[in-house]
Amino acid sequence: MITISDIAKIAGVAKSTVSRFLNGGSVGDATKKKIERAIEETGYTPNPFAQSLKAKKTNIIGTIIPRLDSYAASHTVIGIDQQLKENNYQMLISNTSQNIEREIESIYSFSNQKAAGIILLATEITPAHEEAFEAVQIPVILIGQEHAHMHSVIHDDFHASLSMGQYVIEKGHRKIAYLGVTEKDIAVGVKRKRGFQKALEDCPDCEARYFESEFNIPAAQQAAERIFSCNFNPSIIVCATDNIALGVLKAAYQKGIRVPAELSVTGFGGYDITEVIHPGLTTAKFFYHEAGATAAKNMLKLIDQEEVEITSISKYQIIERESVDILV
Amino acid sequence: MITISDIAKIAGVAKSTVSRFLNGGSVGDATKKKIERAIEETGYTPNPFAQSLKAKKTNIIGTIIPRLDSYAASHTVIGIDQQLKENNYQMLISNTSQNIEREIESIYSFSNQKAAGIILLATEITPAHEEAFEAVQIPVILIGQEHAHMHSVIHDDFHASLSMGQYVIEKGHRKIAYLGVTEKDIAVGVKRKRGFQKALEDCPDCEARYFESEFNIPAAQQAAERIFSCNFNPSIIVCATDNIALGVLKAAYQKGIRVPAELSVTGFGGYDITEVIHPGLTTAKFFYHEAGATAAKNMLKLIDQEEVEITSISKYQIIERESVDILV
DNA sequence: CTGAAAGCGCTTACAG
DNA sequence: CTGAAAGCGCTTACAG
Repeated sequence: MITISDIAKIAGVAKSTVSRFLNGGSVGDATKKKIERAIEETGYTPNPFAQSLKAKKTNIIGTIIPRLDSYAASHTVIGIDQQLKENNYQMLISNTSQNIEREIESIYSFSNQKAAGIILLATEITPAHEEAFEAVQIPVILIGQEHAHMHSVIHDDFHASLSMGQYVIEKGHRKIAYLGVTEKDIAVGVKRKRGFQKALEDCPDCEARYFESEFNIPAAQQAAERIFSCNFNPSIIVCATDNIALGVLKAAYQKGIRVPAELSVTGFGGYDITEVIHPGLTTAKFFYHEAGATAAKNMLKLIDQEEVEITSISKYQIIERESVDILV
Repeated sequence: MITISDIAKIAGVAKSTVSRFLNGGSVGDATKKKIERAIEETGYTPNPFAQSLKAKKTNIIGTIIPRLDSYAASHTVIGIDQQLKENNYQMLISNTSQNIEREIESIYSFSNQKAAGIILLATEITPAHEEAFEAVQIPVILIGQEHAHMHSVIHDDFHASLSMGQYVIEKGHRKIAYLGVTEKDIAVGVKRKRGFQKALEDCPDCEARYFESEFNIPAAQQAAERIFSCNFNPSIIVCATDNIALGVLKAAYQKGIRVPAELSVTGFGGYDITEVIHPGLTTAKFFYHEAGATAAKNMLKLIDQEEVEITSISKYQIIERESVDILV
């Protein structure tokens, strides 16, 4: 194990000079050469623990995610990671397995590890979250959920859903089932529903019914079966996520309902798989990678005490595929 | 910021006593009480940098992954993470974006951060890898690829593929296309092919042809088109991964080839999506989560200087769904 | 069982 | 531009 003292000795200078060299301070040309040689020779690399202990700060950004095995989460994380890497920051992941308590713990734990900031892929912000963020006093960015006092990067759930609603109406659908999720989730549960409802306002002869599912595919299948058997007979099911749409598609196949001839389906997300399946799923694509990168950029600004808008809105794109029948 | 000295002062004891208390050393009952109270009062938690600086070791396990947006990778990582967490170790992820050089860098970087061990989700082990692992001198576990001198956890590629071959033959298929990947990838490219070939040995009237694809879906689509247009007309395409199978399915749909009536398809992996699509994909399921957990367990043993078998083999399971036609 | 002291590898004023 | 010294928060022999 070779330390800064070794380098100092080899180069024939003081430790403080080596440290200054390492941290970009002013060092004479001759000494610079000597130090460079010594470092080269030995392959020296500073001990990050000693650095952090003194400097009382790190280049670590803690990222808290509810789950790792989701398209949205993994692509967001990749976006964060890339951006951070480019700026010589390091991302540390805490996977909480959708356990809110673990989320809170992770906030304190990152703070304890002297993380320079925390990025939270948010589902629900509870008072305990607010309290924790208040307590740790380090920059925080939320992804996916808006908040009155905290910085966030969100997807444009409302407008994406408004556009999707308009698209569906434009294609001639009038009996529409909306399959959403709990309103505890503001972004997915509330805003997507509101956007859809807004679109309906301009369609007096539309008839819509609202149903609720969990996020996972089996739950969505069951929800679809409830819709099938409630004698509403919609021409389309607008689903609040791609996964829910996948569950609906599966339920339809199992019941022998042809998509889109007998039933149309749409999703939200733009997961890769929606393009691969048959029929391709019409969906509102969000840009997870980009949103992650934006969050990372904003975080670095926050760390540098720069101004950052409280809410950054990421864009969306309606992707037309084959799962929506054209009735007009 | 409250330190061990503060606790010592408040409790009226020496720092070393507090340290001993913290590390489970022998401390008198009365002092124990006082220290506990002081810690409680202040919410003290030790500075991990100072700890690591002194102790010269950490509870960090570095995990190097080629990509994060893959079913296999994310589930393996989740398995590692859970197991590590249970044992008070922390997982640090390095996502290399399939860049071999970054893999090598990550090895050195983890070593520099004093990681207690490194787990590598391996695709190809180059001499540079071997050199790096030699140099850093910390426990290493490979996942997914076997190695003569390094510890690894692998999937049972050979037997899974043998079983899959036998299954396909048993269902009456005789003209079989095998769509594999580069032999640089020993596990996927070589072993799965060998297992399949082994199964064929017991089928004298079988006719097999071998094709090659990349891992991604568009490449698999193109490969499928090559197979379609080479007038071999197999009754089945055995694909080396689920993703490749997905690409083949997509190509078949686009050409109007019905699955499984006109063409059967199988995969390897057991990704969740293979169950959701229609027809469901017959595949050899691997247990990524479990393999990750096994790797983590083995790593902890290695750290504790316990014996660990050089190669741990994870199991597999053939999952029958609808994508294989029964010809007998 | 407990404490004083040294030291881990670095950085940061402070002099010169 | 350069160096000596103090100190970051902890742990670890060593005495007692």
